[in-house]
Amino acid sequence: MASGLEKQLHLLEQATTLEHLQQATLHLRDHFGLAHFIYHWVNSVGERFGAGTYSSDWVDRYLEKDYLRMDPVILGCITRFHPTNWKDLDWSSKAAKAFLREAIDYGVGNQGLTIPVRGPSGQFALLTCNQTCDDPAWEHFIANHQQDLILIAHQFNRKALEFDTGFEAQAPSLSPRELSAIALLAKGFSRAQAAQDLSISEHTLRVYVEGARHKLGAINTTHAVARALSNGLIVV
Amino acid sequence: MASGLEKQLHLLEQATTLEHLQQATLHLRDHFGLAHFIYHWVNSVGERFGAGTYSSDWVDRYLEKDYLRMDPVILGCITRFHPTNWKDLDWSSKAAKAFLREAIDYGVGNQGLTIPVRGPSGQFALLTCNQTCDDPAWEHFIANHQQDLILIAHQFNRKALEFDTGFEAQAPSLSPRELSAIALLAKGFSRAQAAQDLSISEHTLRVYVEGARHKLGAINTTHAVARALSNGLIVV
DNA sequence: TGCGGCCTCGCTATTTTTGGGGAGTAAAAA
DNA sequence: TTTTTACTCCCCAAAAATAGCGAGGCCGCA
Repeated sequence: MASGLEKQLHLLEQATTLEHLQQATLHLRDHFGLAHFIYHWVNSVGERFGAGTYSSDWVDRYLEKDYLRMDPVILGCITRFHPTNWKDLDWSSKAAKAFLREAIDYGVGNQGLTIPVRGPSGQFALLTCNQTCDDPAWEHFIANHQQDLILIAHQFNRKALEFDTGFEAQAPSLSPRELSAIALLAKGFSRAQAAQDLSISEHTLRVYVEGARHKLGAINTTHAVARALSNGLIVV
Repeated sequence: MASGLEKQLHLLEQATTLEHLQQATLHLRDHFGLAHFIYHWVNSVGERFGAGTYSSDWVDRYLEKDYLRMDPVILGCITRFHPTNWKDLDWSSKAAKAFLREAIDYGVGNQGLTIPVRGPSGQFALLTCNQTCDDPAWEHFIANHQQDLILIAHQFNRKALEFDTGFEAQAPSLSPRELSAIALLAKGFSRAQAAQDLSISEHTLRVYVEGARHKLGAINTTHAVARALSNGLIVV
Protein backbone atom coordinates (compact mmCIF):
# COMPACT_ATOMS: atom_id res chain seq x y z
CA MET A 1 0.00 0.00 0.00
CA ALA A 2 2.61 2.49 1.07
CA SER A 3 4.69 2.07 -2.08
CA GLY A 4 1.59 2.48 -4.25
CA LEU A 5 0.72 5.70 -2.46
CA GLU A 6 4.26 6.99 -2.87
CA LYS A 7 4.03 6.33 -6.59
CA GLN A 8 0.75 8.20 -6.90
CA LEU A 9 2.07 11.16 -4.90
CA HIS A 10 5.19 11.19 -7.04
CA LEU A 11 3.13 11.27 -10.23
CA LEU A 12 1.18 14.21 -8.87
CA GLU A 13 4.39 15.94 -7.87
CA GLN A 14 5.53 15.76 -11.49
CA ALA A 15 2.35 17.30 -12.89
CA THR A 16 2.88 20.51 -14.82
CA THR A 17 -0.43 20.92 -16.62
CA LEU A 18 -4.12 20.58 -15.90
CA GLU A 19 -4.18 17.53 -18.17
CA HIS A 20 -1.74 15.85 -15.85
CA LEU A 21 -4.14 16.40 -12.97
CA GLN A 22 -6.89 14.93 -15.10
CA GLN A 23 -4.77 11.85 -15.81
CA ALA A 24 -3.90 11.60 -12.14
CA THR A 25 -7.59 11.20 -11.27
CA LEU A 26 -7.76 8.25 -13.68
CA HIS A 27 -4.71 6.62 -12.14
CA LEU A 28 -6.04 7.18 -8.65
CA ARG A 29 -9.45 5.75 -9.51
CA ASP A 30 -7.77 2.60 -10.75
CA HIS A 31 -5.29 2.52 -7.90
CA PHE A 32 -8.06 2.55 -5.32
CA GLY A 33 -10.48 0.53 -7.41
CA LEU A 34 -13.15 3.24 -7.25
CA ALA A 35 -16.04 4.24 -9.47
CA HIS A 36 -14.95 7.87 -9.67
CA PHE A 37 -12.29 10.25 -8.48
CA ILE A 38 -12.73 14.05 -8.74
CA TYR A 39 -10.76 17.09 -7.75
CA HIS A 40 -12.64 20.36 -7.99
CA TRP A 41 -11.43 23.76 -6.89
CA VAL A 42 -12.02 27.48 -6.83
CA ASN A 43 -8.97 29.69 -7.24
CA SER A 44 -8.16 33.01 -5.62
CA VAL A 45 -10.20 35.00 -8.13
CA GLY A 46 -13.26 32.77 -7.92
CA GLU A 47 -12.75 30.76 -11.10
CA ARG A 48 -13.74 27.11 -10.93
CA PHE A 49 -11.84 24.14 -12.27
CA GLY A 50 -12.38 20.44 -12.25
CA ALA A 51 -10.43 17.30 -12.95
CA GLY A 52 -12.11 13.96 -12.65
CA THR A 53 -13.43 10.78 -14.09
CA TYR A 54 -17.10 11.70 -14.46
CA SER A 55 -18.64 11.24 -17.88
CA SER A 56 -18.97 14.44 -19.88
CA ASP A 57 -22.73 13.76 -19.96
CA TRP A 58 -22.92 14.11 -16.21
CA VAL A 59 -20.65 17.14 -16.13
CA ASP A 60 -22.74 18.87 -18.80
CA ARG A 61 -25.95 18.00 -17.00
CA TYR A 62 -24.50 19.23 -13.72
CA LEU A 63 -23.46 22.56 -15.21
CA GLU A 64 -26.62 22.98 -17.22
CA LYS A 65 -28.85 22.57 -14.17
CA ASP A 66 -26.53 24.71 -12.05
CA TYR A 67 -26.32 21.93 -9.46
CA LEU A 68 -23.30 23.70 -8.04
CA ARG A 69 -25.72 25.84 -6.05
CA MET A 70 -27.60 23.01 -4.39
CA ASP A 71 -25.24 20.02 -4.41
CA PRO A 72 -25.33 18.81 -0.77
CA VAL A 73 -21.72 17.66 -1.08
CA ILE A 74 -20.53 21.19 -1.83
CA LEU A 75 -22.89 22.95 0.56
CA GLY A 76 -21.99 20.54 3.33
CA CYS A 77 -18.24 20.56 2.84
CA ILE A 78 -17.95 24.35 2.67
CA THR A 79 -18.60 24.43 6.40
CA ARG A 80 -16.51 21.38 7.28
CA PHE A 81 -12.89 20.62 7.76
CA HIS A 82 -12.78 16.88 8.11
CA PRO A 83 -13.14 14.32 5.32
CA THR A 84 -16.85 13.75 5.03
CA ASN A 85 -18.72 10.56 4.25
CA TRP A 86 -21.65 11.43 2.00
CA LYS A 87 -23.84 9.56 4.48
CA ASP A 88 -23.23 12.35 6.98
CA LEU A 89 -24.47 15.10 4.69
CA ASP A 90 -27.93 16.59 4.64
CA TRP A 91 -29.98 14.83 1.95
CA SER A 92 -33.31 15.70 3.51
CA SER A 93 -34.57 18.19 0.95
CA LYS A 94 -36.60 16.98 -1.97
CA ALA A 95 -34.17 18.56 -4.43
CA ALA A 96 -31.22 16.75 -2.84
CA LYS A 97 -32.93 13.36 -3.11
CA ALA A 98 -33.73 13.94 -6.77
CA PHE A 99 -30.19 15.11 -7.40
CA LEU A 100 -28.72 11.95 -5.87
CA ARG A 101 -31.06 9.69 -7.85
CA GLU A 102 -30.07 11.41 -11.05
CA ALA A 103 -26.38 11.28 -10.19
CA ILE A 104 -26.56 7.53 -9.63
CA ASP A 105 -28.30 7.17 -13.00
CA TYR A 106 -25.27 8.86 -14.54
CA GLY A 107 -22.87 6.37 -12.97
CA VAL A 108 -21.94 8.23 -9.80
CA GLY A 109 -21.47 5.87 -6.85
CA ASN A 110 -24.06 5.73 -4.10
CA GLN A 111 -21.28 6.00 -1.52
CA GLY A 112 -18.83 8.87 -1.44
CA LEU A 113 -16.12 10.58 0.55
CA THR A 114 -15.22 14.24 0.07
CA ILE A 115 -12.23 16.05 1.55
CA PRO A 116 -12.28 19.85 1.75
CA VAL A 117 -9.01 21.75 1.40
CA ARG A 118 -8.40 25.47 1.83
CA GLY A 119 -5.62 27.65 0.49
CA PRO A 120 -4.19 30.92 1.79
CA SER A 121 -6.22 33.30 -0.37
CA GLY A 122 -9.68 31.83 -0.23
CA GLN A 123 -8.88 28.99 -2.58
CA PHE A 124 -11.26 26.17 -1.79
CA ALA A 125 -11.05 22.66 -3.14
CA LEU A 126 -12.86 19.37 -2.82
CA LEU A 127 -11.32 15.97 -3.41
CA THR A 128 -14.07 13.46 -3.93
CA CYS A 129 -14.09 9.74 -4.50
CA ASN A 130 -17.14 7.56 -4.79
CA GLN A 131 -18.13 3.96 -5.24
CA THR A 132 -21.15 1.73 -5.56
CA CYS A 133 -21.28 -0.55 -2.54
CA ASP A 134 -23.01 -1.05 0.81
CA ASP A 135 -22.38 0.94 3.96
CA PRO A 136 -20.02 -1.47 5.79
CA ALA A 137 -17.81 -1.90 2.72
CA TRP A 138 -17.56 1.85 2.31
CA GLU A 139 -16.75 2.45 5.95
CA HIS A 140 -14.08 -0.18 5.65
CA PHE A 141 -12.64 1.60 2.63
CA ILE A 142 -12.62 4.91 4.48
CA ALA A 143 -10.93 3.44 7.52
CA ASN A 144 -8.20 1.98 5.32
CA HIS A 145 -7.58 4.87 2.96
CA GLN A 146 -8.66 8.11 4.55
CA GLN A 147 -5.14 9.12 5.51
CA ASP A 148 -3.79 8.42 2.06
CA LEU A 149 -6.59 10.48 0.59
CA ILE A 150 -5.81 13.40 2.85
CA LEU A 151 -2.24 13.40 1.60
CA ILE A 152 -3.42 13.15 -1.98
CA ALA A 153 -5.81 16.04 -1.46
CA HIS A 154 -2.93 18.03 -0.04
CA GLN A 155 -0.78 17.27 -3.05
CA PHE A 156 -3.57 18.08 -5.50
CA ASN A 157 -4.10 21.41 -3.86
CA ARG A 158 -0.43 22.19 -3.92
CA LYS A 159 -0.51 21.76 -7.67
CA ALA A 160 -3.70 23.78 -8.04
CA LEU A 161 -2.03 26.66 -6.19
CA GLU A 162 0.95 26.44 -8.55
CA PHE A 163 -1.44 26.86 -11.46
CA ASP A 164 -3.19 29.75 -9.77
CA THR A 165 -1.37 32.51 -11.60
CA GLY A 166 -1.66 35.93 -10.08
CA PHE A 167 -1.45 34.33 -6.67
CA GLU A 168 2.33 34.67 -6.69
CA ALA A 169 2.27 38.45 -7.08
CA GLN A 170 4.86 40.08 -4.89
CA ALA A 171 3.58 41.91 -1.88
CA PRO A 172 4.95 45.45 -1.48
CA SER A 173 7.00 46.10 1.62
CA LEU A 174 5.57 48.61 4.05
CA SER A 175 7.62 50.47 6.61
CA PRO A 176 7.13 49.48 10.29
CA ARG A 177 5.07 52.56 10.99
CA GLU A 178 2.94 51.99 7.93
CA LEU A 179 2.33 48.42 9.01
CA SER A 180 1.37 49.51 12.52
CA ALA A 181 -0.96 52.14 11.15
CA ILE A 182 -2.72 49.75 8.80
CA ALA A 183 -2.90 47.07 11.48
CA LEU A 184 -4.60 49.46 13.89
CA LEU A 185 -7.10 50.57 11.27
CA ALA A 186 -7.83 46.91 10.54
CA LYS A 187 -8.72 46.53 14.22
CA GLY A 188 -11.36 49.18 13.74
CA PHE A 189 -9.49 52.13 15.25
CA SER A 190 -10.29 55.53 13.83
CA ARG A 191 -7.37 57.62 12.63
CA ALA A 192 -7.47 59.65 15.82
CA GLN A 193 -7.44 56.52 17.99
CA ALA A 194 -4.67 54.91 15.99
CA ALA A 195 -2.61 58.08 16.21
CA GLN A 196 -3.07 58.19 19.95
CA ASP A 197 -2.14 54.51 20.20
CA LEU A 198 1.12 55.19 18.36
CA SER A 199 1.65 58.45 20.25
CA ILE A 200 1.84 60.55 17.10
CA SER A 201 -0.32 63.26 15.63
CA GLU A 202 -3.25 62.33 13.49
CA HIS A 203 -1.60 64.11 10.59
CA THR A 204 1.46 61.93 10.82
CA LEU A 205 -0.62 58.84 10.97
CA ARG A 206 -2.38 59.99 7.87
CA VAL A 207 0.93 60.18 6.05
CA TYR A 208 1.60 56.53 6.87
CA VAL A 209 -1.80 55.43 5.75
CA GLU A 210 -1.46 57.34 2.50
CA GLY A 211 1.98 55.85 1.98
CA ALA A 212 0.66 52.36 2.59
CA ARG A 213 -2.27 53.04 0.28
CA HIS A 214 0.00 54.03 -2.58
CA LYS A 215 2.41 51.15 -2.05
CA LEU A 216 -0.46 48.69 -1.99
CA GLY A 217 -2.06 50.23 -5.03
CA ALA A 218 -5.21 50.72 -3.01
CA ILE A 219 -7.72 53.42 -3.70
CA ASN A 220 -8.88 53.95 -0.15
CA THR A 221 -8.13 52.86 3.40
CA THR A 222 -10.52 49.94 3.41
CA HIS A 223 -8.98 48.66 0.22
CA ALA A 224 -5.51 49.03 1.67
CA VAL A 225 -6.46 47.06 4.76
CA ALA A 226 -8.01 44.34 2.62
CA ARG A 227 -4.88 44.08 0.53
CA ALA A 228 -2.54 44.10 3.49
CA LEU A 229 -4.58 41.30 5.03
CA SER A 230 -4.75 39.12 1.97
CA ASN A 231 -1.07 39.66 1.32
CA GLY A 232 -0.36 38.51 4.86
CA LEU A 233 1.37 41.78 5.72
CA ILE A 234 -0.69 42.19 8.85
CA VAL A 235 -2.62 39.92 11.18
CA VAL A 236 -5.87 40.79 12.87
CA MET B 1 7.33 4.10 11.79
CA ALA B 2 3.77 3.52 10.66
CA SER B 3 2.67 1.93 13.91
CA GLY B 4 4.24 4.76 15.90
CA LEU B 5 2.34 7.29 13.82
CA GLU B 6 -0.89 5.37 14.25
CA LYS B 7 -0.39 5.43 17.99
CA GLN B 8 0.20 9.18 18.03
CA LEU B 9 -2.84 9.83 15.86
CA HIS B 10 -4.92 7.60 18.09
CA LEU B 11 -3.82 9.51 21.19
CA LEU B 12 -4.82 12.74 19.51
CA GLU B 13 -8.14 11.24 18.50
CA GLN B 14 -8.87 10.53 22.16
CA ALA B 15 -8.12 14.06 23.31
CA THR B 16 -11.02 15.80 24.99
CA THR B 17 -9.33 18.77 26.63
CA LEU B 18 -6.74 21.37 25.81
CA GLU B 19 -4.41 19.70 28.32
CA HIS B 20 -4.56 16.57 26.22
CA LEU B 21 -3.35 18.55 23.24
CA GLN B 22 -0.58 19.94 25.38
CA GLN B 23 0.45 16.42 26.40
CA ALA B 24 0.26 15.30 22.79
CA THR B 25 2.91 17.85 21.85
CA LEU B 26 5.22 16.34 24.47
CA HIS B 27 4.64 12.83 23.17
CA LEU B 28 5.18 13.93 19.61
CA ARG B 29 8.37 15.78 20.46
CA ASP B 30 9.75 12.59 22.01
CA HIS B 31 8.37 10.40 19.27
CA PHE B 32 10.19 12.37 16.58
CA GLY B 33 13.21 13.17 18.74
CA LEU B 34 12.77 16.92 18.30
CA ALA B 35 13.71 19.95 20.33
CA HIS B 36 10.19 21.39 20.29
CA PHE B 37 6.73 20.70 18.98
CA ILE B 38 4.04 23.41 18.91
CA TYR B 39 0.48 23.73 17.74
CA HIS B 40 -0.86 27.26 17.65
CA TRP B 41 -4.23 28.36 16.31
CA VAL B 42 -6.70 31.16 15.92
CA ASN B 43 -10.34 30.23 16.28
CA SER B 44 -13.33 31.60 14.43
CA VAL B 45 -13.69 34.61 16.71
CA GLY B 46 -10.03 35.55 16.58
CA GLU B 47 -8.95 34.12 19.93
CA ARG B 48 -5.50 32.58 19.99
CA PHE B 49 -4.46 29.35 21.61
CA GLY B 50 -1.27 27.44 21.87
CA ALA B 51 -0.11 24.01 22.92
CA GLY B 52 3.55 23.20 22.83
CA THR B 53 6.79 22.38 24.49
CA TYR B 54 8.33 25.84 24.66
CA SER B 55 9.50 27.03 28.06
CA SER B 56 7.12 29.43 29.74
CA ASP B 57 9.98 31.94 29.76
CA TRP B 58 10.00 32.03 26.00
CA VAL B 59 6.22 32.13 25.73
CA ASP B 60 6.06 35.04 28.19
CA ARG B 61 8.81 36.86 26.36
CA TYR B 62 7.09 36.25 23.04
CA LEU B 63 3.79 37.62 24.26
CA GLU B 64 5.35 40.50 26.14
CA LYS B 65 7.19 41.74 23.05
CA ASP B 66 4.16 41.11 20.82
CA TYR B 67 6.32 39.03 18.49
CA LEU B 68 3.12 37.66 17.00
CA ARG B 69 3.03 40.68 14.73
CA MET B 70 6.51 40.27 13.29
CA ASP B 71 7.36 36.58 13.67
CA PRO B 72 8.55 35.60 10.16
CA VAL B 73 7.17 32.10 10.68
CA ILE B 74 3.65 33.41 11.15
CA LEU B 75 3.80 36.14 8.53
CA GLY B 76 5.34 33.74 6.04
CA CYS B 77 2.97 30.86 6.60
CA ILE B 78 -0.16 33.00 6.37
CA THR B 79 0.41 33.26 2.65
CA ARG B 80 1.46 29.64 2.14
CA PHE B 81 -0.22 26.33 1.88
CA HIS B 82 2.62 23.87 1.87
CA PRO B 83 4.71 22.81 4.86
CA THR B 84 7.46 25.37 5.07
CA ASN B 85 11.06 24.92 6.06
CA TRP B 86 12.12 27.91 8.13
CA LYS B 87 15.07 28.26 5.78
CA ASP B 88 12.64 29.33 3.06
CA LEU B 89 11.16 32.19 5.06
CA ASP B 90 12.19 35.81 4.89
CA TRP B 91 14.70 36.53 7.67
CA SER B 92 16.22 39.54 5.94
CA SER B 93 14.94 42.26 8.23
CA LYS B 94 17.00 43.30 11.20
CA ALA B 95 14.11 42.62 13.56
CA ALA B 96 13.75 39.09 12.21
CA LYS B 97 17.43 38.33 12.72
CA ALA B 98 17.31 39.60 16.28
CA PHE B 99 14.15 37.61 16.92
CA LEU B 100 15.77 34.40 15.69
CA ARG B 101 18.89 34.98 17.79
CA GLU B 102 16.79 35.53 20.86
CA ALA B 103 14.62 32.49 20.13
CA ILE B 104 17.69 30.25 19.88
CA ASP B 105 18.91 31.64 23.22
CA TYR B 106 15.63 30.46 24.71
CA GLY B 107 16.16 26.93 23.41
CA VAL B 108 14.25 27.09 20.13
CA GLY B 109 15.94 25.02 17.43
CA ASN B 110 17.77 26.73 14.60
CA GLN B 111 15.94 24.52 12.09
CA GLY B 112 12.17 24.38 11.85
CA LEU B 113 9.25 23.18 9.83
CA THR B 114 5.82 24.79 10.02
CA ILE B 115 2.62 23.47 8.51
CA PRO B 116 -0.29 25.88 7.97
CA VAL B 117 -3.84 24.57 8.28
CA ARG B 118 -7.07 26.39 7.55
CA GLY B 119 -10.57 25.74 8.80
CA PRO B 120 -13.94 26.58 7.27
CA SER B 121 -14.53 29.89 9.07
CA GLY B 122 -11.18 31.56 8.94
CA GLN B 123 -9.65 29.36 11.60
CA PHE B 124 -5.95 29.35 11.00
CA ALA B 125 -3.45 27.07 12.64
CA LEU B 126 0.24 26.38 12.56
CA LEU B 127 1.88 23.11 13.49
CA THR B 128 5.54 23.73 14.11
CA CYS B 129 8.42 21.47 15.00
CA ASN B 130 12.00 22.52 15.39
CA GLN B 131 15.40 21.09 16.09
CA THR B 132 19.02 22.07 16.48
CA CYS B 133 20.99 20.53 13.64
CA ASP B 134 22.62 21.31 10.30
CA ASP B 135 20.79 21.79 7.02
CA PRO B 136 21.27 18.31 5.47
CA ALA B 137 20.12 16.56 8.63
CA TRP B 138 17.02 18.74 8.75
CA GLU B 139 16.18 18.18 5.11
CA HIS B 140 16.55 14.49 5.70
CA PHE B 141 14.14 14.71 8.61
CA ILE B 142 11.63 16.62 6.51
CA ALA B 143 11.83 14.14 3.65
CA ASN B 144 11.17 11.29 6.05
CA HIS B 145 8.44 12.79 8.19
CA GLN B 146 6.65 15.54 6.29
CA GLN B 147 3.69 13.34 5.38
CA ASP B 148 3.26 12.12 8.93
CA LEU B 149 3.35 15.70 10.12
CA ILE B 150 0.68 16.74 7.63
CA LEU B 151 -1.62 14.06 9.03
CA ILE B 152 -0.82 15.11 12.57
CA ALA B 153 -1.54 18.75 11.72
CA HIS B 154 -4.83 17.63 10.25
CA GLN B 155 -5.73 15.73 13.38
CA PHE B 156 -4.69 18.59 15.67
CA ASN B 157 -6.87 20.94 13.72
CA ARG B 158 -9.79 18.59 13.87
CA LYS B 159 -9.55 18.70 17.63
CA ALA B 160 -9.12 22.45 17.70
CA LEU B 161 -12.32 22.83 15.70
CA GLU B 162 -14.13 20.58 18.17
CA PHE B 163 -13.00 22.89 20.96
CA ASP B 164 -14.04 25.96 18.99
CA THR B 165 -17.34 26.19 20.80
CA GLY B 166 -18.50 29.42 19.25
CA PHE B 167 -17.78 27.96 15.84
CA GLU B 168 -21.38 27.11 15.04
CA ALA B 169 -23.00 30.03 16.80
CA GLN B 170 -20.44 32.76 16.23
CA ALA B 171 -19.91 32.07 12.57
CA PRO B 172 -21.72 35.21 11.45
CA SER B 173 -23.82 34.44 8.41
CA LEU B 174 -24.20 37.42 6.16
CA SER B 175 -26.97 37.63 3.63
CA PRO B 176 -25.96 37.47 -0.04
CA ARG B 177 -26.44 41.20 -0.44
CA GLU B 178 -24.44 41.93 2.68
CA LEU B 179 -21.64 39.75 1.40
CA SER B 180 -21.68 41.46 -1.98
CA ALA B 181 -21.64 44.86 -0.34
CA ILE B 182 -18.71 44.05 1.92
CA ALA B 183 -16.84 42.37 -0.92
CA LEU B 184 -17.18 45.45 -3.11
CA LEU B 185 -16.01 47.75 -0.34
CA ALA B 186 -13.04 45.42 0.19
CA LYS B 187 -12.21 45.96 -3.47
CA GLY B 188 -11.95 49.66 -2.77
CA PHE B 189 -15.32 50.75 -4.14
CA SER B 190 -16.94 53.73 -2.50
CA ARG B 191 -20.50 53.27 -1.33
CA ALA B 192 -21.78 55.10 -4.37
CA GLN B 193 -19.79 52.87 -6.72
CA ALA B 194 -20.77 49.71 -4.91
CA ALA B 195 -24.42 50.74 -5.00
CA GLN B 196 -24.21 51.40 -8.71
CA ASP B 197 -22.49 48.05 -9.21
CA LEU B 198 -25.34 46.28 -7.43
CA SER B 199 -27.95 48.49 -9.12
CA ILE B 200 -29.41 49.68 -5.85
CA SER B 201 -29.54 53.02 -4.11
CA GLU B 202 -26.68 54.13 -1.96
CA HIS B 203 -29.03 54.18 1.00
CA THR B 204 -29.90 50.55 0.53
CA LEU B 205 -26.30 49.61 0.21
CA ARG B 206 -25.66 51.35 3.47
CA VAL B 207 -28.26 49.20 5.16
CA TYR B 208 -26.36 46.10 4.07
CA VAL B 209 -23.05 47.43 5.24
CA GLU B 210 -24.51 48.40 8.59
CA GLY B 211 -26.13 45.00 8.90
CA ALA B 212 -22.86 43.28 8.10
CA ARG B 213 -21.05 45.52 10.57
CA HIS B 214 -23.37 44.57 13.38
CA LYS B 215 -23.32 40.87 12.57
CA LEU B 216 -19.54 40.92 12.48
CA GLY B 217 -19.30 42.92 15.67
CA ALA B 218 -17.22 45.49 13.84
CA ILE B 219 -17.03 49.11 14.83
CA ASN B 220 -16.59 50.54 11.36
CA THR B 221 -16.54 49.50 7.73
CA THR B 222 -12.81 48.90 7.59
CA HIS B 223 -13.07 46.67 10.64
CA ALA B 224 -15.96 44.78 9.11
CA VAL B 225 -14.01 44.16 5.93
CA ALA B 226 -11.02 42.98 7.95
CA ARG B 227 -13.20 40.57 9.90
CA ALA B 228 -15.01 39.27 6.86
CA LEU B 229 -11.66 38.64 5.26
CA SER B 230 -10.08 36.87 8.19
CA ASN B 231 -13.22 34.82 8.69
CA GLY B 232 -13.00 33.74 5.11
CA LEU B 233 -16.45 35.14 4.31
CA ILE B 234 -15.14 37.09 1.37
CA VAL B 235 -12.09 36.96 -0.86
CA VAL B 236 -10.32 39.88 -2.47
C1' DT C 1 28.17 64.91 0.56
C1' DG C 2 24.06 64.32 -1.54
C1' DC C 3 20.04 61.42 -2.40
C1' DG C 4 16.25 58.95 -0.93
C1' DG C 5 13.42 56.80 2.43
C1' DC C 6 11.43 57.23 6.86
C1' DC C 7 9.44 59.75 10.75
C1' DT C 8 7.32 63.87 12.55
C1' DC C 9 4.09 68.02 12.47
C1' DG C 10 0.94 71.79 10.49
C1' DC C 11 -3.02 74.11 7.53
C1' DT C 12 -7.58 74.38 4.52
C1' DA C 13 -11.24 72.58 2.04
C1' DT C 14 -14.18 69.05 0.05
C1' DT C 15 -16.11 64.59 -0.13
C1' DT C 16 -17.56 60.45 2.16
C1' DT C 17 -19.03 57.82 5.80
C1' DT C 18 -21.54 57.13 9.96
C1' DG C 19 -25.51 56.87 13.25
C1' DG C 20 -30.00 57.91 14.31
C1' DG C 21 -34.73 57.81 12.68
C1' DG C 22 -38.96 55.40 9.57
C1' DA C 23 -41.53 52.27 5.92
C1' DG C 24 -42.98 49.24 2.38
C1' DT C 25 -42.79 44.64 -0.52
C1' DA C 26 -41.72 39.86 -1.43
C1' DA C 27 -40.06 35.52 -0.30
C1' DA C 28 -38.99 31.99 2.96
C1' DA C 29 -39.52 29.68 7.26
C1' DA C 30 -42.24 28.26 11.29
C1' DT D 1 -51.36 31.26 8.21
C1' DT D 2 -48.45 34.01 10.70
C1' DT D 3 -43.90 35.40 11.43
C1' DT D 4 -39.48 36.20 10.19
C1' DT D 5 -36.00 37.38 7.05
C1' DA D 6 -34.20 39.70 3.18
C1' DC D 7 -34.48 43.53 0.13
C1' DT D 8 -35.60 48.09 -1.17
C1' DC D 9 -36.01 53.27 -0.44
C1' DC D 10 -35.77 57.99 2.08
C1' DC D 11 -34.11 62.26 5.38
C1' DC D 12 -30.80 64.68 8.42
C1' DA D 13 -26.77 66.17 11.16
C1' DA D 14 -22.33 64.98 12.90
C1' DA D 15 -18.05 62.62 12.43
C1' DA D 16 -14.43 60.94 9.67
C1' DA D 17 -11.66 60.42 5.71
C1' DT D 18 -9.57 62.39 1.57
C1' DA D 19 -6.70 65.62 -1.22
C1' DG D 20 -3.78 69.19 -1.75
C1' DC D 21 -0.31 72.42 0.02
C1' DG D 22 3.63 73.11 3.22
C1' DA D 23 7.83 72.14 6.79
C1' DG D 24 12.07 69.92 9.34
C1' DG D 25 15.18 66.12 11.33
C1' DC D 26 17.17 61.41 11.17
C1' DC D 27 19.31 57.50 9.07
C1' DG D 28 21.66 54.65 5.65
C1' DC D 29 23.69 54.16 1.26
C1' DA D 30 26.53 55.46 -2.67
